Amino acid sequence: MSPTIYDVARYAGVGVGTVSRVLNNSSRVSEATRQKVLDAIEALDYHPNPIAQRLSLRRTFTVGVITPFFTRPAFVGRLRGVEAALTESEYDLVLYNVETTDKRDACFRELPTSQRFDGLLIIALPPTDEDVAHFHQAGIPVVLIDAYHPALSHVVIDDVKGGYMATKHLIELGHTRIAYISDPLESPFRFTSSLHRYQGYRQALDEAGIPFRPEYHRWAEHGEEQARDLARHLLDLAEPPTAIFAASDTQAIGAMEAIRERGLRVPQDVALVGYDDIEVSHYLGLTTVRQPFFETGVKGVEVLLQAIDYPPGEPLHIELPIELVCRRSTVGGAIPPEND
Amino acid sequence: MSPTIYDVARYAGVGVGTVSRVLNNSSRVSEATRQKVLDAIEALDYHPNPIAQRLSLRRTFTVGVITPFFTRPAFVGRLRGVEAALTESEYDLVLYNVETTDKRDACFRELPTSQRFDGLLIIALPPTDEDVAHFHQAGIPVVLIDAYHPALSHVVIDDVKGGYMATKHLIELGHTRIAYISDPLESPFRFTSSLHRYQGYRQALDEAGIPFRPEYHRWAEHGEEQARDLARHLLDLAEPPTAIFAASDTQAIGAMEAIRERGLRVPQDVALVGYDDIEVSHYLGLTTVRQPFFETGVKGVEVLLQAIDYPPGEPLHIELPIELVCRRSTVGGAIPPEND
DNA sequence: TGGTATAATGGAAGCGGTTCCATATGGAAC
DNA sequence: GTTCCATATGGAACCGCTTCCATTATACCA
Repeated sequence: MSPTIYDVARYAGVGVGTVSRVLNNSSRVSEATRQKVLDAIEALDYHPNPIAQRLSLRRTFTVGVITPFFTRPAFVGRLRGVEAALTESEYDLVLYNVETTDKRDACFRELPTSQRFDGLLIIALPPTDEDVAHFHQAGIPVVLIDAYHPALSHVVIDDVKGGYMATKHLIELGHTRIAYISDPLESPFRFTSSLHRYQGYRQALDEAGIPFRPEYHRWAEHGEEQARDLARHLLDLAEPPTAIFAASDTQAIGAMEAIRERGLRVPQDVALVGYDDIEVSHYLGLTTVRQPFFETGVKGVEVLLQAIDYPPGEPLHIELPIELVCRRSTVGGAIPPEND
Repeated sequence: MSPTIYDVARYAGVGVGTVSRVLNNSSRVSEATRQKVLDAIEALDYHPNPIAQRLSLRRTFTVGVITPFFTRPAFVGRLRGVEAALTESEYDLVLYNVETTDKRDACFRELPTSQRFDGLLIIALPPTDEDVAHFHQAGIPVVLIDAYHPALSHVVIDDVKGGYMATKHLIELGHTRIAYISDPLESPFRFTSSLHRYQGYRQALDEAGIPFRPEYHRWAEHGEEQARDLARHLLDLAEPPTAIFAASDTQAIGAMEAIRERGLRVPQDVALVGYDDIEVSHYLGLTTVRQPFFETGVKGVEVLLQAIDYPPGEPLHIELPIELVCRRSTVGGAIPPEND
């Protein structure tokens, strides 16, 4: 059995209150007794029981993190920031990976009222009004990362702007036949990124007076392979696009494969822009819209921990900057197989 | 304030013991009172406080999971299995991502004695004897996934065999100039996979009477880009290899890039075998040694939960099967850019 | 009818902390 | 020498459960 605070108190010849005070280096304790207690702790190799602390303090010191498909770079990247920030704090991170809407709904329903968390962090999964009402009723702070709801604090990027930036970049390079490939604009998970980037894409086209061609927008389930197929269809069009904007780098890489298959060159024959700036993008020379995954996760934790200690009157809206990163897939030399 | 068991007891007109019995549907409770209690629970929207349960039961119902670089497919894949299995259980999963040896050492030192976990799951990070002594002293069950220590239960694959299988496959295809690219065989994280696969590689060469050429083994930090550089060096040799075995699919993909750059064909000019069978490998037509990431994670959880309830006398050694998956990078048609 | 085994139930004690309150101590002020 | 206050300290009560033990109610049998 591990020693308890009573063992320490007895060993040090003091009361448990005093030991507790030393542990929380609070209130005044005389230097002499403090040292006696510290010696006892050392001698007994005492570690306070966090469960008992949590019960007594009525705080769980635990944050629940709900993320979809955490194998995908965009999600695991944010999770990495969340983990790093939480490790710096005194909070534990309990992880939930959501790969079905059933599990998402179960998480949304059960976790807030489970009394296991001081706060909840939700990545990329927008809750319904009903969900949010449930969160509020449970009285638990919830922060969204890369998702939006008017009544919840959230840390986001401006995907409309990102789509706009990517498309505008292609337009400025002289392209007018610009395709967009993405996830379905509406999905059971209610992911919004593909839709918002689409809106930015449309906006940039409109602004440049380029008519939108429905056949230039293709979508499929997320994935490199699916994107490759989409790109193949685009290249098979009677009038194929000269540029493709993909809603994620993963999909851009799929498109790149399709372009290569055809023996076409990037960017000379088809220019390519992705989104996310995942690790391999730098190395593939992929022009992309960089979003700060890690920082988004860190910021989400900051907002949540702040909300736990000082509930904000109004939900916070935090937007992190994105950045167009120009690489070989739109400007400069060709990329493999033609590069040197 | 959330209602407590006392509120439920009062509302139902019974004692707290009875409510507790209903909650744990244990001991005999008359059908009538059970119903009264259930009604009260319903009416008050009562949820038992798990912290109080944990304190009373002196179990945390929490498992700590320590994984290195959880953005890498091999680790996140196992973590996914761990998460899925833990979700099925009544245990929470508290995550620690290790990207420095300092953090690893801090986790190994502090988590076992923190009294926060009923068990610890460690992915791919072999502990030292000293670490293990510390675990035992703390009296906490620890299960290793994809790592080995004689005194700890572990779930592994046979990497020596995997390296052997991959190499033998290339030998059977007639190759004799077979290179191996990998992480450094020794790393501060003490990862063993590159080393074991190397041993299998050497074994297969020996068995076939093919002399080992030191210049055919190159290593660098893990990563696609680093592997591409390694492969470039190999291809620059006076007598370049006709086949490359990479210690991971990520590295094989890097090698594939290097081969393409040179305008060489896979597999005609250079055959390629990877390891892991990550998601894109299927799609890239990469021959590889498949290891069951998800299942490994699930199994690790099973072993740990079992060990928590019934400490095994001897540590369990569990080995999951691996499988050579033959694809276009060694057999059959060429792969991009030459494929159709 | 009384005795006894059995089922159902209430409630105190305990899990291991924190914190409030009461008390002890020592010195300063008068 | 007494009073008073600040500081240090001990310990009970409490956080919200589980469980053991004692008690009561019920049923069965002789």
